[in-house]
Parts: sequence; structure tokens; C-alpha cells
Amino acid sequence: MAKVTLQSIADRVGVSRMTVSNAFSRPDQLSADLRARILAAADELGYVGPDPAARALARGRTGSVGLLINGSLSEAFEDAVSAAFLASVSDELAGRGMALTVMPSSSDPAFVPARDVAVDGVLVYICDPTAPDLGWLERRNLPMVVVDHNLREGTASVNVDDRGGARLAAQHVLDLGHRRIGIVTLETDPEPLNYPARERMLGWRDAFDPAGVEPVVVRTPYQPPTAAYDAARELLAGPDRPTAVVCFSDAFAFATIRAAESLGLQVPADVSVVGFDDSRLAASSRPPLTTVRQNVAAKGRAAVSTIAAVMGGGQPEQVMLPTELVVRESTAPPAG
Amino acid sequence: MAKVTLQSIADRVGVSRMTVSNAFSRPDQLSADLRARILAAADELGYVGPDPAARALARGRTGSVGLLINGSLSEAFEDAVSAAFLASVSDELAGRGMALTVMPSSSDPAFVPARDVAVDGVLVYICDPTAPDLGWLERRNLPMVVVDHNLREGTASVNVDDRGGARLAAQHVLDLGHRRIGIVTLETDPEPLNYPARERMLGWRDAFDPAGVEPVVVRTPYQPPTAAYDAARELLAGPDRPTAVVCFSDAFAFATIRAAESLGLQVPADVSVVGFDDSRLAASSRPPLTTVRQNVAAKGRAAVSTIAAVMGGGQPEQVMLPTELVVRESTAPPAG
DNA sequence: CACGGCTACTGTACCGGTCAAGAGACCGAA
DNA sequence: TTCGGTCTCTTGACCGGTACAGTAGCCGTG
Repeated sequence: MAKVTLQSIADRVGVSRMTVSNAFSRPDQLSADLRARILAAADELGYVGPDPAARALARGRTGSVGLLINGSLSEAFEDAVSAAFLASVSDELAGRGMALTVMPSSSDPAFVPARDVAVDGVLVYICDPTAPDLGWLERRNLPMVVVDHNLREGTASVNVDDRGGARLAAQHVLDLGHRRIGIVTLETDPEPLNYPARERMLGWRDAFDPAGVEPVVVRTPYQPPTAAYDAARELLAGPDRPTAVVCFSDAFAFATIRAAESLGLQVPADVSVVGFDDSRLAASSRPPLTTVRQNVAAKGRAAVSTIAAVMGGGQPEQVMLPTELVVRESTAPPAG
Repeated sequence: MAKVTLQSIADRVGVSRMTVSNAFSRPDQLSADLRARILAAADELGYVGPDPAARALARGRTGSVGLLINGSLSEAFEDAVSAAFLASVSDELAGRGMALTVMPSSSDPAFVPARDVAVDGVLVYICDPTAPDLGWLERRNLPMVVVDHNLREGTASVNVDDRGGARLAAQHVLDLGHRRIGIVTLETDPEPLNYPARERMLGWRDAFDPAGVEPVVVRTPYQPPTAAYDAARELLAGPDRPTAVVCFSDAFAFATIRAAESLGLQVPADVSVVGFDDSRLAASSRPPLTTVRQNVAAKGRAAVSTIAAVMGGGQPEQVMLPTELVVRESTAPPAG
């Protein structure tokens, strides 16, 4: 059978193509009676609805928002915190009648999603600010919102108060009386990539420096999953081991706790551990984890409403969401 | 500035629009010299590349594959097993030069992703087979592959051997000598929705029925997260409590273990627990979990290669991936 | 009865590319 | 010289819609 288009339906019913288009896309533009006849004819011919690609071209928008992720997609999906963010984003977009298109950063010059995929706007997440994909997005003049990064003035962004949260965590262990303190944070290579890692480090220092505390810093990549455990073990196995460790994430904190236990140390009796994120497992872990809460779902919602605003022609806002210290049972005053 | 199109570049260089198109999309169709001049002019004019929406219309394909998920997107992203599947799918698609578009099943009749989003093919995942979205996909005649479901003959699908795996799990506890056995499985409401739940139940029965064992079955929804814990507690708190529990998933198994411990029961000394999936946490949990392994990454890869084959005009295949029993330390012979 | 304003529908010009067929130039071989 | 073949580039149709500016008929009003 030949392809069914607006024109075939128009011919069948004896109206103009435009009227058929209106029957589907602007019901108030024609009489209910005619509309019913058109829809009936369309159904009869097996017409599904206006072709999305054609509509996208004619309207100038596609109805879907891109999510630019650079680095491993697996990492993004499998990390609990970023998965929760993605979930929130997709839920929120769905509620606004938009689909989400995942745009991996490409190595193949023949297909660069950031350049070649049709979207109305882009959320930029976990992104190396030097990635060429960002350049494509900008050249395309696509509305964009950067999440967990602060690319530059004038670009909309959604962040959480990483620095403030980290400061609270550091202050908490200081307040408990700790002075020998370790930090397990993310290794970023090359250095300036990870904005939260930078900000959190600044936050920790904001508290430690005035107290005259010089923390021992170990850095570890995300992968492999044992890397953080090994790093923490090394930190805790040395002489003069820290009595408290503040970590870049809850995942690192859990690794640190396991490392401590493997060395026969009790948490928090022998060593206090603080996480970051307040992921779902933090409350139910043993011991329940003291951590810095960020509301990842709110971050997703803010990202969507910000991109919607930018797509709607609004001024690019810079949103900053609060963080909050959640004290549970993985921290205590130092022994002795 | 006016919008830059192929035509403006063509005018500038003094060639036909088609030649400019070729410069971008089929470099072998023109001389290297002219191509360089065209690209230079394009660059000068700030042209980014052929407009994706226009190209999609003209070519008849968009370069992105849809993923139809019905039910909560959050659930899909936050569940470790389905997140791993999504990760594998998106990685694999990226490797083949395609983007992934998440298509939530819509309640808003004005925007139904399954009908209104431009994609070249669709993976159907976690889907209620009665969802109207499926009807839209079929009417659109989109290539599709159903994952973790067996919709009907003639539709391509990717499944794991749920039934065989469940049978192995059940046989394992039988072989250990257990006869009072519980099952913690998924509540599907309405009933026939969840294909893996049905298949696994069949697999358990395949082993229990011939042995004359009548398991005690409790059913629990995914949400809230405490539901499985409560259900397992109820199962284990009753008189004649089971000495072994086989579970629908690792997540349910962990909940069951926690429930057992909350009742003062040791795993596996007092009660053996078997999971399903072999998710990442299974090996490192305490005790390490006996479970049925499915290779979720392979499932993602198979889904992508199958949809690619169908999009390429191939016959719809029905793929079935193997499962395998992984015996760890959460199972032991019954006490006494 | 002329006029303005509504409703319902139509005509035409795009949107920005790709495809398939063709035309001219150049080349080596018969 | 002629012919077929290759390399380049061009021509014209088409992909399947939407935007916008009409137009025709109808109704109420001064």
C-alpha cells in the first residue's frame, strides 16, 4: 500500500490538506463534524498521525531534549546518584510532554550526536568542559543548561552547594574533636575536569584551613570499583592514621568503611567516616552514614524547568540548590 | 543573521546546493579541492552541518532508537538491574552511531511518545503488553524488539532463560535437603503483566512439583522499598517457617536476608536464601548471595544487535540468553 | 442595506535537506 | 576517430508536514 499522508486523507474526504492537518493538530480550527469525518477516514486508511520527522522540520522543534553525557554511559547509569538524576529528569520531561534523548559524546567523526541529533535543547551532564561536543552545541545555538558545572557566565546552570556542604562535613568532624583527618576524593585526570570534586575540596579546606588542620588527601578514580577501597585502605593502614575520613561520595564512604573493617577498625569508634550525596543506601547501611544531603530529584526537576525556560526564550538562570549535613552513626568523637 | 543553509553556502561558493550536500555527506562525490573550499565557506558562514530534522525527513531515518518503558521511569533507572541494561543498550547504540531516545508511556493524549517521537526503531522494555503505546508502535510499523517479554510469534524478542534459571535455583535448595520452602516474588497487578515473574514461577514449580514440595508464596510490589522486607518478615515470622527462600530478584533476596536477621535468624544456618540476577552487590554482600546469573550487559547488546537487524530488514529473531546458578554462601543444608 | 466581525476552510510558500537521473569533461583503448 | 567509462557536478522532484494570509459565507447592527 502507498504511504498515507495528509494529502491522501484530504483527497478521500474532499477537503484541503491543511484542513486535515488542523484536524490533528488544531481541533478548534474546524467544525466538530468535519473533524470526525476526517479522523474516520484517516483511521480507515491506516493513518497513525502526522509524521514526527516532517512535523519537526516544519515546526522547527522536535519535542525532545538531549542529555549530553561524556565519559562512560555505563558509569552514568550504574552510579546510583546519577541514575537518580536521570530518572528525575526523564520523569519531569515526560510530565511536560517531552522525550529524552541520550547523546553520548562521540569518538566517531562521522556521527557526533551533539551535532547530528535533532533536539530542542540540551542538558549537559558529567561533562568535561573541554569536550568538542560542547563546541558543537554552541555552534548550533541550542538552548543548553549545564548541570553540576559552572561553565561560564551567561550559560544557564544547575548546581548544588557542593562547597557549602563539604564545609559542613569538615566542620562536623572538627567539632567532634578530630584533628588527624583524611580525605578520599575523586581523581580527576586531567585535573580541572570535575567541578564538584573541585568545589568540595574547596569546602573542606574552608573548614580545615582556619582550624590549622592539614588533611591527608588520597585520590581515586571511579573505576575499577575496588579503587576506592584500595585507596582508603592505604590511607588507614599508614602510621598516624586519621581518626576521621571525609569522602567525595557515599560510595567512597562505603568503600572506606569496608576498608576500615578489613583492617580491624570499628566505625565510628576507631574512625569516623562522612559521605556525600545521601544516596538511598546511606540511611540503611551499617552503620548508618553521616553524609551531606543533596536532593538529586530536585536537581533533575530544576534542570528540566531551567532548560524549559531557556527554550522558551527566558534569561539563562544559574540555579544553586542547598545541601545539608545529615548526622547519623558513622561519626563520633575520636577515641581516647 | 539569516539562517545558514546549504543554499547560502552554494551561492557563496558558486556551486549547486547538491554539491554542498555532498561535501558534508558524501565526500567521495566531489574533488578534494572543491570540498575544502566548500567547508571553508561553510565554516566562515557559521554553518554547523546539515540540519538533523531536515535530514531525518529527507533520508527517512533519524539515527536514533527509542526505548519504550512503561511504568515509572524512576523505577527503571534506579533499579540496579534495569539500569545496567540501559547502560549496556546506550553504550552499544553509541558504538553503532545511534542515539537513544527514552519514550515514556504517556497518559496525556496530546503527546504520546510512541506515536509522536521520531525514531527508527524501538526497544520495548518492562512493558505491560496491554499498553496502548504498543498499539501505536505497531500502527507506525516501526521495527521493534521486545525485551524480557514474549509478545507473540513474529515479533523479535530478547529474553533470558528465566524459567530454566529458576528451576536451577529451586533444584539447588532441594538438593541441599530443604523441604519447607518459601518464595518471595513480584506481585503483578493485574496478573499477567510481568513475564519474568511468570516464567520464574514456572521454573520453580518445574523443580518443586515433582519433588512434592508445596512452597509458600508471598508476593510483593517493587514499591515502596520496604514492601519486600515486610513480606519476607511475614513469611519468616509464621509458624513452620521455611528453611529456604527463593526470591524473584537479588533485591528481594537482600530484603529477605535483612528480614531474617531482624528476626534473629542466621543466613544460611537458619534459613537459606537464593536471589536472581547476580547483580553487582550479590558477590560482595554478607553473606555472599547464591543467585541465578543473567548477563544483563549481554542482554543489552543482544537487544541492540537484534533491533539493528530488524531495522536492516532482517527476519525478526527470538533470542534467548542462558542463565546459570551461582552458588555462594547464602545457602546451606537445613539445620538439624 | 452596507458594514464589521466571526467561523470555517483553502492556497501558497516554505522547512532544509536527499535521491536518482543526467550532462559535460576528460581519459585510455579499439 | 570514436566509443565507453569514470569523475564531477547539476537538475528537478520529493520527504510530509506547518505557518500565515487570505476568502467565502453568515450573522447582527446602525
